[in-house]
Amino acid sequence: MQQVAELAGVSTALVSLVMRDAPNVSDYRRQLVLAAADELGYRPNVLARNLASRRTQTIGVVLNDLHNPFFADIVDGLQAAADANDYRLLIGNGSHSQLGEERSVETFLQFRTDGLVIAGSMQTDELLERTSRSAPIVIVGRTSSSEVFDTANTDDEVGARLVVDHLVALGHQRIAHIDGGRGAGVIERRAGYRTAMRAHGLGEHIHVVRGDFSEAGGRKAAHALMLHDRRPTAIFAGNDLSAVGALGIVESLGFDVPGDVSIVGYDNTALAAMHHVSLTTINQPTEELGRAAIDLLLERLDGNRTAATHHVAEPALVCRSTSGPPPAP
Amino acid sequence: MQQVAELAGVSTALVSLVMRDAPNVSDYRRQLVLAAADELGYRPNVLARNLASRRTQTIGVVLNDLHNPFFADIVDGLQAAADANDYRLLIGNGSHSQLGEERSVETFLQFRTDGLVIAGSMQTDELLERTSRSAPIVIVGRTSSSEVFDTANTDDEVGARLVVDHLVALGHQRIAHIDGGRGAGVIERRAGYRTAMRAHGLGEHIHVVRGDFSEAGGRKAAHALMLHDRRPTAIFAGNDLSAVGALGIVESLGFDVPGDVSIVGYDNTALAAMHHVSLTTINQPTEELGRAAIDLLLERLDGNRTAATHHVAEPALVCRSTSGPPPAP
DNA sequence: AAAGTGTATTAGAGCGCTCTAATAGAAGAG
DNA sequence: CTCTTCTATTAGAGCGCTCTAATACACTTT
Repeated sequence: MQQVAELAGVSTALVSLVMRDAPNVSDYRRQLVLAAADELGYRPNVLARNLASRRTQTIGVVLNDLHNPFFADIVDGLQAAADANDYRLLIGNGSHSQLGEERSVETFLQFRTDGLVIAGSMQTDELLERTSRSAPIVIVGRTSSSEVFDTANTDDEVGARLVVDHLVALGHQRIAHIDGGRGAGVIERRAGYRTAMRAHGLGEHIHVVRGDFSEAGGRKAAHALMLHDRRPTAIFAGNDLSAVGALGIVESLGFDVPGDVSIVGYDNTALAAMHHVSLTTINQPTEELGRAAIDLLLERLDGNRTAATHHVAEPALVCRSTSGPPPAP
Repeated sequence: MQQVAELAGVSTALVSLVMRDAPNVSDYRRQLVLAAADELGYRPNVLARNLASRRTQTIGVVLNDLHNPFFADIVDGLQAAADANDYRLLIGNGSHSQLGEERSVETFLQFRTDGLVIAGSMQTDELLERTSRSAPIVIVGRTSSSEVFDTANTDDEVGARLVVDHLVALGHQRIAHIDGGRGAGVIERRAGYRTAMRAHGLGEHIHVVRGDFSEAGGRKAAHALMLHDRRPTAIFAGNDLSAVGALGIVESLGFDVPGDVSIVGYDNTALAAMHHVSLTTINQPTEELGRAAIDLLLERLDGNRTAATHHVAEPALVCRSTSGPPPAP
């Protein structure tokens, strides 16, 4: 920076102003500085800048699982909103585990990103509240009634109810649910499933098996379900990834979908839309969620709000070809 | 840091040593410092640390397309190798575009990550060589004969040849290729396809249509191919994503796969392995590539090497159910 | 002409660490 | 008992920026 200042014949402070696009710099000097910077191949050191200004203009995004296309969709929404507000995004890999998530969060905190978006968090509210003492955070895809941090998610209970209603309307009674283990949104989806089943007088048919929001998990759970003595006529998988896993094993066991079994997913990812898969699923408005998350963060960063806000979006059923009437008895 | 030093009754330098796990610190003082740090909730500021030490212990990873599961696989390999060497990973989103990639790279350079891994780069060698003047970079999934930066990739020409050999062995002659536009590895795969076609005396049947390594691109290209007057009996898509897109449109046009048309992809992602898809494809050893990329970077960082090295892995055919003999004439 | 207003520029004190060189103290060698 | 040689600790000078306060200068306004 000093070299640039010397070459341009100005002070380092002026170079700083030019590099930051500050107002009140004469055009003449600005050109001088830019020319000098170009000649020397000078690039501002963000570390130093951030250290001095105590801001990074960067938002850290922790993704639970890079293999789940749902999170790629979320990033699209976040990226658009961040671009529009002149923030940059850095992504951390949660590695589908709590430890991986913690490590990513810690990295971002140490790098002093201005805020944090955690998509599909597996942490407890308590831990997240602790984190939010260090930097504003927004949790995406997971409900919370925390009065400390913000959230942006769809109403998963409603989403689960939509699935059950749809299957019941088709005539199903034995509807099983593969949950997402310790994943985000699991509790609400499961609760929604249970409530809806009871509301339809199907309490005795409630059947939940454990999954983990992965394809392998869905495969394993569906395998168990299909070998069960009272095999279900419909399976509601906790997300598309596990639904696809379930779909695979169910068909290779010789069953027809939806002839013998209907399968419904959740998230409406590209996976579900694939011609070969054509999965009935629940749509989450990922772009809205991404935009909401960034907005919530910016409100905090601009000091416009301190009370926790919970943005809740509406889920919607997307009917494709993996659901149909149950087989005749 | 000063507060911690005061509370522990030592100098800030000692606090620094403890926080870095430096040797030659007495156990007694170490405990004092750690206790004080804990009590004050002190967390070292990585920005300041990096500014002072001129190292970040962080590697930036730029991914061409978060929606392509191939890159999630690559990250798995990178993450494992980084963990093993006490480096952390930060991911940038290339947004499937050259501009997005450039922006991500710029962010990492400004953050002064120790090195950069660019997976699926869309830049020219010249630009990359320029980048590598600022920090060591490794390009994954794209060949280069650059004498400046390192690469880790599979031999795509061989991979493409494996595909053509396989299809020819099944009896196909009219084998078309959907390429990846400006994506990584496109040139080699296309060249491999051409060379292999000619080697089998099928030069007149060479037919390349443009894709972009996306599902939508594959769909569009395959649609054009199937409406062509001399419709191919086999399609070699540049990657799994476009193969899946091709698969979808081909079947919805009423053709049977592989009865009427065989389709082969590239990358052997989870997508291809899905029961419903069961795509014949070429495997890339992603874990090997990730590990190689990190190793190459570390050699540079440790100053053990300055000459460019190109790690080339072997591709392998994975035969599934989308390829079979051509229809009888 | 004096005072006031606004714009353009700069000096210099941090930001929170690391790292070199210096120093103190303990242990061993002669 | 002095001289080395370690090990443990510390003072203080940066790292490359930003930001506050001060200054210089050109216009207005009274």
